[in-house]
Amino acid sequence: MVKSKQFDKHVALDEAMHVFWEKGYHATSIQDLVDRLGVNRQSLYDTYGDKDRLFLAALTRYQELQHGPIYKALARQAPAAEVLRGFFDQMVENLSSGTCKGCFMANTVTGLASQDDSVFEIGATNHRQLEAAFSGLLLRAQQNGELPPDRPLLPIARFLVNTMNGLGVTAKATRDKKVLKDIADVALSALGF
Amino acid sequence: MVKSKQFDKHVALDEAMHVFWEKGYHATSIQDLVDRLGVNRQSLYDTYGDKDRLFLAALTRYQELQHGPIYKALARQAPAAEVLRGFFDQMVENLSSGTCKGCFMANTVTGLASQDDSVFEIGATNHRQLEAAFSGLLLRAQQNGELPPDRPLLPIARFLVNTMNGLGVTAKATRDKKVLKDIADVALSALGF
DNA sequence: AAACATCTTGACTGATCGTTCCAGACATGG
DNA sequence: CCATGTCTGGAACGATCAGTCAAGATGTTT
Repeated sequence: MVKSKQFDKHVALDEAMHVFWEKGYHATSIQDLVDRLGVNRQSLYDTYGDKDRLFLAALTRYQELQHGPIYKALARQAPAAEVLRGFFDQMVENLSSGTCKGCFMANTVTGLASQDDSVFEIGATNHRQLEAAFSGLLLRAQQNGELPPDRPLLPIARFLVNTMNGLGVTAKATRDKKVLKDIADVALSALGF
Repeated sequence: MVKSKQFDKHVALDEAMHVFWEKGYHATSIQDLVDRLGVNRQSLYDTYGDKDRLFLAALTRYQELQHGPIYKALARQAPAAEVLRGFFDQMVENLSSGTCKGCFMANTVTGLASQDDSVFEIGATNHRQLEAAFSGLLLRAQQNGELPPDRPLLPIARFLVNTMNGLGVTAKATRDKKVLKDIADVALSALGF
């Protein structure tokens, strides 16, 4: 081996993710990425391929980065009400802090899913994973007697994913954190949590 | 007056709205609009100004087109449960039919609200209008004894708007109408409707 | 020090972008 | 028929786009 890479490709991918997250696919130019990543134009192409591949890598990276903490938060051994409250509090906090970039996945799916099959697939997979994570939590709650034993769980899980999706949109149409808190509170209270 | 316009500027604006709706602002070129509207390039500029102004006009038009039917549907003199069920059924139907364009407002807000103040304002106004429409319905329900008299209504209205927003995203990440129906059903059932 | 593979630099391609200009076609009012 | 103003088609503008190419700089290995 001679002359190793002068930049960390994982760090640079994380930065690319943030650029795409802020501006979206079409509004982000290669030059934007060169400037923000501090990585040479040619090195970008050498390392990640073309713009499409880099974008999909960034979106996949986002999905991976989110999945861990989400899964972990929802797998906590605690009453479901407490787990869900903590989870949505955290999400509201994230969406309200700093310049609101919203949810990269929601931003991307709304803009590109109907025109790009790869994006649709990533979005669909993400949806299924979230569904599964919530379903797991709900099943434990049901086994602990926190939910009626005959209550179908999948629709509730879907509803919770949808509430997350909604928050990503709502956060972009208001700067009032109280709005987001109200939403999370009503969603959970109505379910009995 | 000599030689009146050869195209109806309102009809053309509606068509422009659909193009922007499908592809989004950045992915829509002036040439796309010229092709789809059948309106001459120069006439486009003469009639609507530049791309930004045309886009904002299209988004505003969408908001106007939506507002009437939504307000009307929510103002129906019928039990709130029935009104809300009908309303969300209709929305699920719209989101599932044909190539899913989702909600133009949600698509736009997620993509552009943090970078364009005009878009943010339109999105914020839309949010407030929906909040108000739901609040009106809930107030009538409360007066009719369908809701406890001490129950705060604004958070519920916000929750319902958020559920709408979420459906716009979720519809883009799945092709299974059942998912959307589950969500609407849980949202309303949990509220007691 | 020489050989080697990678990184960096900057110029370059062809395509497309939004926008403007212009000249001719056209329809109406006198 | 002629004048008036609008619509139309196409060419052209400068800017920017994604992506490529070749040459030189750099650091590691032998």
